[in-house]
Amino acid sequence: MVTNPGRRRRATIHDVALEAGVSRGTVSRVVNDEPYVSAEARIAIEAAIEKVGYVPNTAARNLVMQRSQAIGFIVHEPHSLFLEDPNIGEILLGANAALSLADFQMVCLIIDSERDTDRVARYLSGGFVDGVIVVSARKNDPITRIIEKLGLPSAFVGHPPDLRQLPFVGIDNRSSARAITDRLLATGRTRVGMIASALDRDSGADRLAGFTDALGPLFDPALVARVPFYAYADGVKGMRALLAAEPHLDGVFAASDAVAAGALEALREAGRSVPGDVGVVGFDDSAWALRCQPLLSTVHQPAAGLGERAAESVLAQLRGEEPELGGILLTTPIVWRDSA
Amino acid sequence: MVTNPGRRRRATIHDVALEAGVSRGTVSRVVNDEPYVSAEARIAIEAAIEKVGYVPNTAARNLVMQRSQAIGFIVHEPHSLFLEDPNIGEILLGANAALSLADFQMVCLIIDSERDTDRVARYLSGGFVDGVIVVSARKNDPITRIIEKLGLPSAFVGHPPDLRQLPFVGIDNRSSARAITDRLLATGRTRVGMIASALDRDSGADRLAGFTDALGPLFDPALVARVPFYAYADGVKGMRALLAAEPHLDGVFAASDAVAAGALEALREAGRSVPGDVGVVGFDDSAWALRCQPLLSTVHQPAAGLGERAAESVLAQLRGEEPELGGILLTTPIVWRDSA
DNA sequence: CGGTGATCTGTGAACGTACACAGAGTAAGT
DNA sequence: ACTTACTCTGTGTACGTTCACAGATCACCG
Repeated sequence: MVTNPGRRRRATIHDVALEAGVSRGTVSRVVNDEPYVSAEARIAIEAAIEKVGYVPNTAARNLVMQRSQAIGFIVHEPHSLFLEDPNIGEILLGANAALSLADFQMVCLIIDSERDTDRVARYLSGGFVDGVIVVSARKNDPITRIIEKLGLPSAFVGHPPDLRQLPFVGIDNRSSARAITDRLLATGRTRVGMIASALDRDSGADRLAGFTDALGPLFDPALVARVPFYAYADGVKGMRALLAAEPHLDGVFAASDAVAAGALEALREAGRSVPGDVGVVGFDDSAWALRCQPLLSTVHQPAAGLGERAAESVLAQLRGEEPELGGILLTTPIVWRDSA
Repeated sequence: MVTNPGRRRRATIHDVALEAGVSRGTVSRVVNDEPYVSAEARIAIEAAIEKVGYVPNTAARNLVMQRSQAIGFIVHEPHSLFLEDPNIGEILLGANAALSLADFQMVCLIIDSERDTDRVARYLSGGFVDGVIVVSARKNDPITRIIEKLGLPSAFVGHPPDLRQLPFVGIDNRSSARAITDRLLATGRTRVGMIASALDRDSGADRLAGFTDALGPLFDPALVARVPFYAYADGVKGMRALLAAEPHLDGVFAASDAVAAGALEALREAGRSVPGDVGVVGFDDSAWALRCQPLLSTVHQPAAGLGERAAESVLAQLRGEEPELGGILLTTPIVWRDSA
């Protein structure tokens, strides 16, 4: 094997000590920002670090510190993942940003099959990560059980899994729905309806509750169309039902952007102009919002923020802090565009 | 600090040796599948491993082996990333799958600013990764230079960066464009145009070249609308221009699915039916394709495959194999749906 | 029967770091 | 002058693994 000039030996703490004329211990103290180092020694060491190009060896540090300096990022079902929920990519990015700021490494763990579940379970038990961020956990998830058993610092993003008391971060669907409905009402609309989706899930039910809150005494149950899913087709159907129930409707809150897109289609079909005749607002600020004609006013899901906060929560637990009970709810800015 | 029962000390190679009544060395040989160990000892050790729940300590192994067992996954510009190019998520997933199969860990490195560039450069020089996969490298990218200087095993996915001779994996835009255009012509269309995007990039220029190839003598420069980006809005504009230039157009090849979606909007606006009056095909097979009405016929980008192959290329280089010159081009199946 | 090779095993280094401890020096209070 | 406290520094050890080396045992052959 020829000596590769580009791959010369990395500088160690020893080289720095030699260069600065001090001992390993003192260098270690400077590197880890500990007290009890003379100003003189400190600057000499910092110069030496710069000169020899010293970067601490993670493996050696992890070995002696008994931790991995890594956080697992667990997601389920890669296939439907980026279609169903384009937010996951942003959650990942947000978490990664917070983690690398704290000098932690993110490790993506994808669960796609039974075999993957076992692999990840072993991985977690093996101490390869100091904590985990879990996205879209299922009910009765074996991974959740393992995390609980190991007492691994963790944060769940999205809907809290099962009933267990584990830290999670999400958004306040109810106040967000209330806020955008308020905003819609402020444009002078008087007959406002809602296309309510997924009422069997927290998110769906809460969005309807927020809508009800905002309307107060004006709330009319006849102006709520109930549809099963957050999808485009549901929006078309819901909007048709709403128009049939109340032809003079002048505002609609759709439970998601996809639903709103469907609603726009139905409105166009019925010859209504948007936002002239009817104001439409959605929820998610997904790619749909920008695809609609006119551009959709909606509630922004702070996906990157969710990842960031989840990471921070795990980091805080690692520092020994108690996780916040009941989870963390993020605020959701309203994005006002052209559809209302 | 109270002793946490869930966090008991991990079993080491020593515990296994004790349990099996042999020495560390022999256990190490079994774990690493090396020869020169008696069948008797092997089964005793395997039983002991199972019993004490031994998992090798990566940090210790990495320390002595002088490598990190990690591969960097470098991407630029997170913001526009998941909007402009939904494939990146799948590339990531594909690479991760191949890497974890080989027991390598993927480390996501996001470059979003000048500061990030420095951080990543330091990270690479620090020996934290044994190789890198780079997505969407820019021209004259400082990261590319550092990778070259360090002689770090690497694979670029997508467009080959600059002129340098570095291993890359991508798709053959030209033949793919040619293939789908051929297919469109085979449906009996006689006046076929193209909305050509991003002609300053290889991908854009190659797709136009492929279109020209397919048309041969039928090619009419007047039937090419040139737009700056691969986006929806560009599709709307391009289609309007095309219709103005040739009202009797009966086929369109859009340079991306987003552009095709925009084109569909403009066609609907002009009262043309799809695929009745005009056949439309796109490129990418992204989420857009399934959102369109009618469902879009398009060229499938094997995104996961790109990530997988890039990972395999890096792994092969780590094994000492020479990287393939000129890069690897993946085949791109055509997905025939309803829009043509 | 001695030599040679193959097979198997145990042991003593490393790898690069953090941490505990000991010790030296200084300053202030008794 | 003697404690006491505080600041600063160097050294030895441990973390869990791999690797090189040295033995041990055995079979085979001249």
